[in-house]
Amino acid sequence: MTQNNQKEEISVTDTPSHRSQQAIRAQNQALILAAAEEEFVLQSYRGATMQGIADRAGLPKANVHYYFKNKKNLYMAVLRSIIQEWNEGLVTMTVDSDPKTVIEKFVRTKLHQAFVNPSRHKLFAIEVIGGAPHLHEFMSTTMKEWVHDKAQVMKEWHKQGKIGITDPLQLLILIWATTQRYAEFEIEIVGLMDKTAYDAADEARAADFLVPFILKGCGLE
Amino acid sequence: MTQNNQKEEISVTDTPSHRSQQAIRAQNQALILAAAEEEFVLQSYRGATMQGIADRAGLPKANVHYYFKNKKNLYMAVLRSIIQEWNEGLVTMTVDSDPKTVIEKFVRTKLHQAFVNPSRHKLFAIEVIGGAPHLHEFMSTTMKEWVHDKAQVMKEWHKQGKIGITDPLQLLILIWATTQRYAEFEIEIVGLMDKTAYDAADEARAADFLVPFILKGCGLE
DNA sequence: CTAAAACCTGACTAATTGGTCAACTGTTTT
DNA sequence: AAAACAGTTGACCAATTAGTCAGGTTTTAG
Repeated sequence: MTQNNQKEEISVTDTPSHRSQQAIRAQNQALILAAAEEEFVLQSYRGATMQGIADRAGLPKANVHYYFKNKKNLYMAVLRSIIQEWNEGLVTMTVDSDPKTVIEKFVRTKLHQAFVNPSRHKLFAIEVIGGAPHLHEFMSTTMKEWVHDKAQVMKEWHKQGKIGITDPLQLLILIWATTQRYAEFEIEIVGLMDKTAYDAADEARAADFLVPFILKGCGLE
Repeated sequence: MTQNNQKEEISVTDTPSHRSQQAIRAQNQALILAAAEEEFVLQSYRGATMQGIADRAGLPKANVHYYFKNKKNLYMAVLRSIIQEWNEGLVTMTVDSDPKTVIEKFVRTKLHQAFVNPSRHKLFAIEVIGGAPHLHEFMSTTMKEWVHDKAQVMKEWHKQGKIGITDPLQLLILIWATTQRYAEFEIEIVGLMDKTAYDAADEARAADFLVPFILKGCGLE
Protein backbone atom coordinates (compact mmCIF):
# COMPACT_ATOMS: atom_id res chain seq x y z
CA MET A 1 0.00 0.00 0.00
CA THR A 2 2.45 2.63 1.19
CA GLN A 3 4.83 3.35 -1.62
CA ASN A 4 7.29 5.71 0.08
CA ASN A 5 10.78 4.52 -0.56
CA GLN A 6 12.29 3.91 2.85
CA LYS A 7 15.64 2.90 1.46
CA GLU A 8 17.00 6.43 1.57
CA GLU A 9 15.87 7.09 5.12
CA ILE A 10 17.28 3.98 6.71
CA SER A 11 20.52 3.65 4.81
CA VAL A 12 23.70 4.21 6.73
CA THR A 13 26.60 3.22 4.56
CA ASP A 14 25.73 4.55 1.12
CA THR A 15 27.04 7.36 -1.00
CA PRO A 16 24.73 9.31 -3.29
CA SER A 17 25.12 7.15 -6.40
CA HIS A 18 27.16 4.19 -5.26
CA ARG A 19 26.00 1.66 -2.69
CA SER A 20 28.00 -1.42 -1.89
CA GLN A 21 26.27 -4.66 -2.70
CA GLN A 22 26.76 -5.90 0.84
CA ALA A 23 24.97 -2.84 2.14
CA ILE A 24 22.17 -3.21 -0.36
CA ARG A 25 21.70 -6.84 0.56
CA ALA A 26 21.67 -6.32 4.30
CA GLN A 27 19.42 -3.33 4.04
CA ASN A 28 16.84 -4.80 1.71
CA GLN A 29 16.68 -8.03 3.64
CA ALA A 30 16.09 -6.11 6.86
CA LEU A 31 13.48 -3.96 5.15
CA ILE A 32 11.65 -7.00 3.84
CA LEU A 33 11.83 -8.87 7.14
CA ALA A 34 10.36 -5.93 9.03
CA ALA A 35 7.61 -5.51 6.48
CA ALA A 36 6.87 -9.23 6.51
CA GLU A 37 6.67 -9.30 10.29
CA GLU A 38 4.00 -6.62 10.31
CA GLU A 39 2.08 -8.14 7.45
CA PHE A 40 2.12 -11.66 8.87
CA VAL A 41 0.84 -10.37 12.21
CA LEU A 42 -1.99 -8.39 10.69
CA GLN A 43 -3.05 -10.93 8.07
CA SER A 44 -1.64 -14.26 9.29
CA TYR A 45 0.32 -16.50 6.97
CA ARG A 46 -2.23 -17.09 4.26
CA GLY A 47 -3.72 -13.62 4.44
CA ALA A 48 -0.41 -11.85 4.01
CA THR A 49 0.43 -11.31 0.35
CA MET A 50 3.85 -10.98 -1.17
CA GLN A 51 2.55 -7.87 -2.90
CA GLY A 52 1.47 -6.42 0.44
CA ILE A 53 4.85 -7.12 1.97
CA ALA A 54 6.59 -5.63 -1.04
CA ASP A 55 4.45 -2.49 -0.87
CA ARG A 56 5.13 -2.13 2.84
CA ALA A 57 8.87 -2.44 2.16
CA GLY A 58 8.68 -0.03 -0.78
CA LEU A 59 10.05 -2.59 -3.24
CA PRO A 60 8.62 -4.38 -6.26
CA LYS A 61 7.26 -7.83 -5.55
CA ALA A 62 9.80 -9.55 -7.79
CA ASN A 63 12.53 -8.05 -5.66
CA VAL A 64 11.12 -9.69 -2.56
CA HIS A 65 11.27 -13.00 -4.38
CA TYR A 66 14.83 -12.25 -5.34
CA TYR A 67 15.90 -12.16 -1.69
CA PHE A 68 13.57 -14.82 -0.32
CA LYS A 69 12.88 -17.75 -2.62
CA ASN A 70 9.23 -18.04 -1.62
CA LYS A 71 6.65 -17.08 0.95
CA LYS A 72 7.33 -19.94 3.34
CA ASN A 73 11.03 -19.18 3.20
CA LEU A 74 10.35 -15.58 4.17
CA TYR A 75 8.02 -16.64 6.96
CA MET A 76 10.61 -19.00 8.37
CA ALA A 77 13.21 -16.24 8.27
CA VAL A 78 10.92 -14.05 10.35
CA LEU A 79 10.35 -16.86 12.84
CA ARG A 80 14.08 -17.45 13.08
CA SER A 81 14.71 -13.85 14.10
CA ILE A 82 12.03 -14.18 16.76
CA ILE A 83 13.62 -17.31 18.20
CA GLN A 84 16.93 -15.50 18.29
CA GLU A 85 15.45 -12.78 20.46
CA TRP A 86 13.91 -15.42 22.69
CA ASN A 87 17.33 -16.89 23.30
CA GLU A 88 18.72 -13.49 24.18
CA GLY A 89 16.10 -12.95 26.88
CA LEU A 90 17.33 -15.87 28.91
CA VAL A 91 18.45 -15.28 32.46
CA THR A 92 21.21 -17.20 34.17
CA MET A 93 19.53 -19.17 36.89
CA THR A 94 21.43 -21.63 39.04
CA VAL A 95 20.77 -23.28 42.36
CA ASP A 96 22.99 -20.72 44.04
CA SER A 97 21.23 -17.71 42.58
CA ASP A 98 18.94 -15.61 44.72
CA PRO A 99 15.38 -16.52 43.66
CA LYS A 100 13.95 -13.10 44.28
CA THR A 101 16.61 -11.37 42.19
CA VAL A 102 16.42 -13.88 39.35
CA ILE A 103 12.65 -13.96 39.10
CA GLU A 104 12.37 -10.18 39.23
CA LYS A 105 14.99 -9.83 36.51
CA PHE A 106 13.27 -12.45 34.38
CA VAL A 107 9.87 -10.79 34.67
CA ARG A 108 11.27 -7.36 33.91
CA THR A 109 13.25 -8.60 30.92
CA LYS A 110 10.28 -10.42 29.39
CA LEU A 111 7.98 -7.51 30.05
CA HIS A 112 10.40 -5.08 28.46
CA GLN A 113 10.68 -7.25 25.36
CA ALA A 114 6.91 -7.33 25.14
CA PHE A 115 6.61 -3.56 25.19
CA VAL A 116 9.57 -2.93 22.89
CA ASN A 117 8.70 -5.44 20.21
CA PRO A 118 5.06 -6.41 20.38
CA SER A 119 4.83 -7.58 16.76
CA ARG A 120 7.21 -10.44 17.34
CA HIS A 121 5.27 -11.67 20.31
CA LYS A 122 2.04 -11.45 18.40
CA LEU A 123 3.44 -13.48 15.55
CA PHE A 124 4.86 -16.08 17.89
CA ALA A 125 1.49 -16.34 19.62
CA ILE A 126 -0.42 -16.75 16.37
CA GLU A 127 1.96 -19.50 15.36
CA VAL A 128 1.53 -21.38 18.65
CA ILE A 129 -2.24 -20.92 18.76
CA GLY A 130 -2.48 -22.32 15.25
CA GLY A 131 -0.67 -25.45 16.35
CA ALA A 132 2.95 -24.29 15.98
CA PRO A 133 3.36 -26.12 12.65
CA HIS A 134 6.66 -24.33 12.00
CA LEU A 135 7.99 -24.32 15.55
CA HIS A 136 7.86 -27.97 16.47
CA GLU A 137 11.59 -28.39 16.33
CA PHE A 138 12.35 -25.33 18.42
CA MET A 139 9.76 -26.19 21.05
CA SER A 140 10.72 -29.82 21.38
CA THR A 141 14.44 -29.12 21.65
CA THR A 142 15.78 -25.70 22.68
CA MET A 143 12.73 -24.61 24.61
CA LYS A 144 12.04 -27.92 26.31
CA GLU A 145 15.63 -28.26 27.47
CA TRP A 146 15.62 -24.75 28.85
CA VAL A 147 12.36 -25.35 30.71
CA HIS A 148 13.45 -28.64 32.20
CA ASP A 149 16.72 -27.13 33.27
CA LYS A 150 15.06 -24.19 35.01
CA ALA A 151 12.41 -26.43 36.54
CA GLN A 152 15.20 -28.47 38.10
CA VAL A 153 16.71 -25.37 39.65
CA MET A 154 13.38 -24.22 41.02
CA LYS A 155 12.65 -27.60 42.54
CA GLU A 156 15.98 -27.42 44.32
CA TRP A 157 15.08 -23.93 45.57
CA HIS A 158 11.87 -25.36 46.94
CA LYS A 159 13.70 -28.19 48.71
CA GLN A 160 15.95 -25.64 50.36
CA GLY A 161 12.89 -23.66 51.47
CA LYS A 162 13.84 -20.66 49.35
CA ILE A 163 10.62 -20.51 47.37
CA GLY A 164 7.01 -21.52 47.90
CA ILE A 165 6.43 -23.06 44.51
CA THR A 166 6.07 -26.79 43.99
CA ASP A 167 5.24 -26.80 40.28
CA PRO A 168 7.83 -24.76 38.37
CA LEU A 169 6.21 -25.29 34.96
CA GLN A 170 3.04 -23.61 36.16
CA LEU A 171 5.08 -20.63 37.32
CA LEU A 172 6.85 -20.31 33.99
CA ILE A 173 3.52 -20.48 32.18
CA LEU A 174 2.20 -17.75 34.44
CA ILE A 175 5.17 -15.47 33.91
CA TRP A 176 5.10 -15.88 30.15
CA ALA A 177 1.35 -15.40 30.08
CA THR A 178 1.34 -12.24 32.13
CA THR A 179 4.28 -10.53 30.46
CA GLN A 180 3.59 -11.45 26.85
CA ARG A 181 -0.06 -10.54 27.29
CA TYR A 182 0.78 -6.86 27.09
CA ALA A 183 2.16 -7.41 23.60
CA GLU A 184 -0.35 -9.92 22.30
CA PHE A 185 -3.48 -8.14 23.55
CA GLU A 186 -2.11 -4.64 23.01
CA ILE A 187 -5.26 -3.55 21.17
CA GLU A 188 -7.58 -4.74 23.90
CA ILE A 189 -5.56 -3.35 26.78
CA VAL A 190 -4.94 -0.02 25.14
CA GLY A 191 -8.65 0.20 24.35
CA LEU A 192 -9.62 -0.49 27.93
CA MET A 193 -7.28 2.29 29.02
CA ASP A 194 -9.07 4.68 26.64
CA LYS A 195 -5.93 5.23 24.62
CA THR A 196 -4.79 4.37 21.12
CA ALA A 197 -1.25 3.30 22.05
CA TYR A 198 0.88 2.60 25.10
CA ASP A 199 2.61 5.60 26.57
CA ALA A 200 5.98 5.73 28.31
CA ALA A 201 4.53 5.00 31.74
CA ASP A 202 2.60 1.86 30.86
CA GLU A 203 5.53 -0.53 31.00
CA ALA A 204 6.46 0.79 34.44
CA ARG A 205 2.85 0.51 35.60
CA ALA A 206 2.73 -3.11 34.48
CA ALA A 207 6.08 -3.89 36.12
CA ASP A 208 5.10 -2.21 39.39
CA PHE A 209 2.02 -4.39 39.49
CA LEU A 210 3.46 -7.66 38.21
CA VAL A 211 6.77 -7.89 40.04
CA PRO A 212 5.44 -7.67 43.62
CA PHE A 213 2.38 -9.74 42.69
CA ILE A 214 4.48 -12.58 41.36
CA LEU A 215 7.02 -12.41 44.17
CA LYS A 216 4.19 -12.54 46.70
CA GLY A 217 2.73 -15.51 44.88
CA CYS A 218 6.08 -17.25 45.15
CA GLY A 219 6.22 -16.49 48.85
CA LEU A 220 9.18 -14.16 48.39
CA GLU A 221 7.92 -10.92 49.86
CA MET B 1 -10.70 -33.58 4.05
CA THR B 2 -12.57 -35.94 6.31
CA GLN B 3 -15.66 -37.04 4.50
CA ASN B 4 -17.39 -39.05 7.23
CA ASN B 5 -20.96 -37.94 7.48
CA GLN B 6 -21.40 -36.78 11.05
CA LYS B 7 -25.06 -35.94 10.54
CA GLU B 8 -26.21 -39.39 11.62
CA GLU B 9 -24.06 -39.46 14.73
CA ILE B 10 -25.05 -36.12 16.12
CA SER B 11 -28.71 -36.07 15.19
CA VAL B 12 -31.18 -36.30 18.01
CA THR B 13 -34.63 -35.62 16.62
CA ASP B 14 -34.72 -37.46 13.33
CA THR B 15 -36.53 -40.52 12.13
CA PRO B 16 -34.94 -42.87 9.59
CA SER B 17 -36.34 -41.28 6.41
CA HIS B 18 -38.12 -38.18 7.61
CA ARG B 19 -36.34 -35.26 9.23
CA SER B 20 -38.15 -32.05 10.07
CA GLN B 21 -36.77 -29.04 8.29
CA GLN B 22 -36.27 -27.22 11.55
CA ALA B 23 -34.13 -30.05 12.82
CA ILE B 24 -32.13 -30.14 9.60
CA ARG B 25 -31.54 -26.43 9.79
CA ALA B 26 -30.43 -26.36 13.40
CA GLN B 27 -28.26 -29.39 12.96
CA ASN B 28 -26.48 -28.32 9.81
CA GLN B 29 -25.88 -24.83 11.11
CA ALA B 30 -24.36 -26.25 14.28
CA LEU B 31 -22.28 -28.67 12.24
CA ILE B 32 -20.97 -25.88 10.04
CA LEU B 33 -20.29 -23.53 12.94
CA ALA B 34 -18.26 -26.17 14.75
CA ALA B 35 -16.31 -26.99 11.61
CA ALA B 36 -15.71 -23.32 10.89
CA GLU B 37 -14.48 -22.69 14.42
CA GLU B 38 -11.82 -25.38 14.07
CA GLU B 39 -10.83 -24.33 10.59
CA PHE B 40 -10.57 -20.62 11.44
CA VAL B 41 -8.38 -21.43 14.43
CA LEU B 42 -6.03 -23.66 12.48
CA GLN B 43 -5.80 -21.52 9.34
CA SER B 44 -6.90 -18.02 10.42
CA TYR B 45 -9.51 -16.13 8.46
CA ARG B 46 -7.83 -15.97 5.09
CA GLY B 47 -6.26 -19.38 5.32
CA ALA B 48 -9.51 -21.15 6.09
CA THR B 49 -11.30 -22.22 2.93
CA MET B 50 -15.01 -22.75 2.48
CA GLN B 51 -14.14 -26.08 0.95
CA GLY B 52 -12.12 -27.04 4.01
CA ILE B 53 -14.97 -26.09 6.33
CA ALA B 54 -17.42 -28.01 4.17
CA ASP B 55 -15.22 -31.11 4.19
CA ARG B 56 -14.83 -30.90 7.95
CA ALA B 57 -18.61 -30.67 8.31
CA GLY B 58 -19.16 -33.48 5.84
CA LEU B 59 -21.23 -31.32 3.50
CA PRO B 60 -20.76 -30.00 0.00
CA LYS B 61 -19.40 -26.49 -0.24
CA ALA B 62 -22.53 -25.11 -1.89
CA ASN B 63 -24.51 -26.26 1.11
CA VAL B 64 -22.35 -24.17 3.42
CA HIS B 65 -23.10 -21.16 1.26
CA TYR B 66 -26.78 -22.02 1.48
CA TYR B 67 -26.76 -21.56 5.25
CA PHE B 68 -24.23 -18.73 5.49
CA LYS B 69 -24.28 -16.21 2.67
CA ASN B 70 -20.52 -15.80 2.56
CA LYS B 71 -17.29 -16.37 4.42
CA LYS B 72 -17.37 -13.18 6.45
CA ASN B 73 -20.92 -13.91 7.48
CA LEU B 74 -19.90 -17.33 8.74
CA TYR B 75 -16.91 -15.90 10.57
CA MET B 76 -19.07 -13.32 12.30
CA ALA B 77 -21.51 -16.03 13.34
CA VAL B 78 -18.67 -17.92 14.99
CA LEU B 79 -17.50 -14.78 16.78
CA ARG B 80 -21.03 -14.10 17.97
CA SER B 81 -21.23 -17.49 19.65
CA ILE B 82 -17.92 -16.81 21.37
CA ILE B 83 -19.12 -13.48 22.73
CA GLN B 84 -22.22 -15.18 24.04
CA GLU B 85 -20.10 -17.58 26.06
CA TRP B 86 -18.05 -14.67 27.34
CA ASN B 87 -21.18 -13.05 28.70
CA GLU B 88 -22.19 -16.26 30.43
CA GLY B 89 -18.88 -16.46 32.30
CA LEU B 90 -19.54 -13.26 34.19
CA VAL B 91 -19.56 -13.32 37.94
CA THR B 92 -21.75 -11.11 40.09
CA MET B 93 -19.40 -8.81 41.93
CA THR B 94 -20.64 -6.02 44.16
CA VAL B 95 -19.08 -3.92 46.87
CA ASP B 96 -20.67 -6.18 49.48
CA SER B 97 -19.34 -9.43 48.01
CA ASP B 98 -16.48 -11.23 49.68
CA PRO B 99 -13.40 -10.55 47.51
CA LYS B 100 -11.80 -13.90 48.18
CA THR B 101 -14.91 -15.84 47.21
CA VAL B 102 -15.61 -13.77 44.12
CA ILE B 103 -12.08 -13.80 42.78
CA GLU B 104 -11.69 -17.52 43.36
CA LYS B 105 -14.97 -18.22 41.59
CA PHE B 106 -14.01 -15.95 38.70
CA VAL B 107 -10.63 -17.62 38.23
CA ARG B 108 -12.12 -21.11 38.40
CA THR B 109 -14.91 -20.26 35.96
CA LYS B 110 -12.56 -18.74 33.41
CA LEU B 111 -10.09 -21.58 33.78
CA HIS B 112 -12.82 -24.16 33.32
CA GLN B 113 -14.03 -22.45 30.14
CA ALA B 114 -10.47 -22.47 28.85
CA PHE B 115 -10.09 -26.21 29.34
CA VAL B 116 -13.58 -27.09 28.12
CA ASN B 117 -13.57 -25.02 24.98
CA PRO B 118 -10.06 -24.11 23.94
CA SER B 119 -10.88 -23.47 20.28
CA ARG B 120 -13.09 -20.52 21.09
CA HIS B 121 -10.39 -18.92 23.19
CA LYS B 122 -7.85 -19.47 20.48
CA LEU B 123 -10.04 -17.85 17.87
CA PHE B 124 -10.78 -14.91 20.13
CA ALA B 125 -7.07 -14.47 20.77
CA ILE B 126 -6.19 -14.58 17.08
CA GLU B 127 -8.81 -11.96 16.41
CA VAL B 128 -7.50 -9.63 19.13
CA ILE B 129 -3.86 -10.15 18.20
CA GLY B 130 -4.67 -9.29 14.60
CA GLY B 131 -6.14 -5.97 15.71
CA ALA B 132 -9.68 -7.11 16.57
CA PRO B 133 -11.09 -5.77 13.29
CA HIS B 134 -14.38 -7.56 13.88
CA LEU B 135 -14.64 -7.04 17.63
CA HIS B 136 -14.32 -3.30 17.95
CA GLU B 137 -17.94 -2.81 18.85
CA PHE B 138 -17.99 -5.52 21.49
CA MET B 139 -14.77 -4.37 23.09
CA SER B 140 -15.68 -0.69 23.17
CA THR B 141 -19.15 -1.27 24.60
CA THR B 142 -20.06 -4.46 26.47
CA MET B 143 -16.56 -5.34 27.56
CA LYS B 144 -15.48 -1.83 28.48
CA GLU B 145 -18.59 -1.25 30.58
CA TRP B 146 -18.10 -4.52 32.41
CA VAL B 147 -14.45 -3.74 33.12
CA HIS B 148 -15.12 -0.24 34.38
CA ASP B 149 -17.92 -1.52 36.55
CA LYS B 150 -15.76 -4.21 38.13
CA ALA B 151 -12.83 -1.84 38.51
CA GLN B 152 -15.10 0.47 40.50
CA VAL B 153 -16.02 -2.35 42.85
CA MET B 154 -12.41 -3.35 43.34
CA LYS B 155 -11.35 0.19 44.07
CA GLU B 156 -14.00 0.33 46.75
CA TRP B 157 -12.71 -2.95 48.19
CA HIS B 158 -9.26 -1.42 48.34
CA LYS B 159 -10.57 1.67 50.14
CA GLN B 160 -12.17 -0.58 52.72
CA GLY B 161 -8.90 -2.44 53.16
CA LYS B 162 -10.35 -5.69 51.87
CA ILE B 163 -7.85 -6.19 49.08
CA GLY B 164 -4.25 -5.20 48.39
CA ILE B 165 -4.73 -4.15 44.78
CA THR B 166 -4.62 -0.54 43.66
CA ASP B 167 -4.91 -1.08 39.91
CA PRO B 168 -7.89 -3.33 39.14
CA LEU B 169 -7.35 -3.32 35.37
CA GLN B 170 -3.94 -4.89 35.83
CA LEU B 171 -5.48 -7.62 37.94
CA LEU B 172 -8.15 -8.38 35.34
CA ILE B 173 -5.48 -8.53 32.66
CA LEU B 174 -3.50 -10.95 34.78
CA ILE B 175 -6.46 -13.22 35.47
CA TRP B 176 -7.48 -13.34 31.84
CA ALA B 177 -3.91 -13.91 30.74
CA THR B 178 -3.23 -16.75 33.15
CA THR B 179 -6.50 -18.61 32.66
CA GLN B 180 -6.90 -18.25 28.91
CA ARG B 181 -3.26 -19.15 28.41
CA TYR B 182 -4.03 -22.80 29.00
CA ALA B 183 -6.38 -22.72 26.01
CA GLU B 184 -4.40 -20.50 23.69
CA PHE B 185 -1.01 -22.13 24.22
CA GLU B 186 -2.40 -25.65 24.60
CA ILE B 187 0.09 -27.07 22.12
CA GLU B 188 3.09 -25.54 23.83
CA ILE B 189 2.02 -26.44 27.36
CA VAL B 190 1.03 -29.97 26.46
CA GLY B 191 4.33 -30.40 24.68
CA LEU B 192 6.30 -29.20 27.69
CA MET B 193 4.44 -31.76 29.79
CA ASP B 194 5.49 -34.48 27.36
CA LYS B 195 1.91 -35.27 26.43
CA THR B 196 -0.21 -34.89 23.33
CA ALA B 197 -3.34 -33.62 25.08
CA TYR B 198 -4.51 -32.43 28.49
CA ASP B 199 -5.69 -35.15 30.81
CA ALA B 200 -8.40 -34.95 33.47
CA ALA B 201 -6.02 -33.78 36.18
CA ASP B 202 -4.51 -30.84 34.33
CA GLU B 203 -7.32 -28.40 34.96
CA ALA B 204 -7.18 -29.19 38.67
CA ARG B 205 -3.40 -28.83 38.69
CA ALA B 206 -3.70 -25.40 37.08
CA ALA B 207 -6.43 -24.33 39.48
CA ASP B 208 -4.51 -25.54 42.53
CA PHE B 209 -1.59 -23.44 41.43
CA LEU B 210 -3.40 -20.37 40.17
CA VAL B 211 -6.03 -19.79 42.82
CA PRO B 212 -3.72 -19.53 45.85
CA PHE B 213 -1.11 -17.70 43.79
CA ILE B 214 -3.57 -15.02 42.73
CA LEU B 215 -5.18 -14.74 46.16
CA LYS B 216 -1.74 -14.30 47.72
CA GLY B 217 -0.93 -11.66 45.12
CA CYS B 218 -4.09 -9.82 46.11
CA GLY B 219 -3.14 -10.04 49.77
CA LEU B 220 -6.05 -12.34 50.52
CA GLU B 221 -4.33 -15.35 52.03
C1' DC C 1 38.06 -0.31 -19.44
C1' DT C 2 35.63 -4.54 -19.62
C1' DA C 3 33.67 -8.74 -18.33
C1' DA C 4 31.44 -11.05 -14.77
C1' DA C 5 28.48 -10.92 -11.07
C1' DA C 6 24.82 -9.02 -8.42
C1' DC C 7 20.74 -6.57 -8.37
C1' DC C 8 16.18 -4.97 -10.30
C1' DT C 9 11.60 -5.32 -12.32
C1' DG C 10 7.40 -5.39 -15.61
C1' DA C 11 4.86 -8.75 -17.57
C1' DC C 12 3.22 -13.18 -17.57
C1' DT C 13 1.25 -17.87 -15.89
C1' DA C 14 -0.84 -21.56 -13.23
C1' DA C 15 -3.32 -22.63 -9.31
C1' DT C 16 -6.44 -21.66 -5.79
C1' DT C 17 -10.75 -20.25 -4.09
C1' DG C 18 -15.14 -17.40 -2.89
C1' DG C 19 -19.24 -17.22 -4.72
C1' DT C 20 -23.23 -18.29 -8.16
C1' DC C 21 -26.72 -20.92 -10.34
C1' DA C 22 -29.84 -24.06 -12.35
C1' DA C 23 -31.64 -28.36 -11.81
C1' DC C 24 -32.85 -31.61 -8.47
C1' DT C 25 -34.91 -34.10 -4.23
C1' DG C 26 -37.46 -34.11 -0.03
C1' DT C 27 -40.97 -31.76 3.12
C1' DT C 28 -44.92 -29.00 4.30
C1' DT C 29 -49.27 -26.91 3.52
C1' DT C 30 -53.77 -26.39 1.60
C1' DA D 1 -52.75 -34.57 -4.63
C1' DA D 2 -50.34 -30.96 -5.98
C1' DA D 3 -48.47 -26.53 -5.40
C1' DA D 4 -45.24 -24.14 -2.70
C1' DC D 5 -41.34 -24.23 -0.08
C1' DA D 6 -36.92 -25.79 1.94
C1' DG D 7 -32.82 -28.19 1.34
C1' DT D 8 -29.05 -30.23 -1.81
C1' DT D 9 -25.44 -30.26 -5.13
C1' DG D 10 -22.18 -30.47 -9.34
C1' DA D 11 -20.46 -27.46 -12.46
C1' DC D 12 -18.96 -23.23 -13.50
C1' DC D 13 -16.79 -18.37 -13.30
C1' DA D 14 -14.15 -14.28 -11.91
C1' DA D 15 -10.76 -12.61 -8.93
C1' DT D 16 -6.73 -13.11 -6.41
C1' DT D 17 -2.09 -14.30 -5.85
C1' DA D 18 2.50 -17.12 -5.49
C1' DG D 19 5.97 -17.73 -8.31
C1' DT D 20 8.72 -17.28 -12.92
C1' DC D 21 11.56 -15.16 -16.28
C1' DA D 22 13.88 -12.53 -19.68
C1' DG D 23 16.03 -8.51 -20.32
C1' DG D 24 17.45 -4.61 -18.06
C1' DT D 25 20.83 -1.61 -14.87
C1' DT D 26 24.42 -1.12 -11.41
C1' DT D 27 28.45 -2.71 -8.91
C1' DT D 28 32.72 -5.18 -8.56
C1' DA D 29 37.07 -7.38 -9.86
C1' DG D 30 40.90 -7.84 -12.82
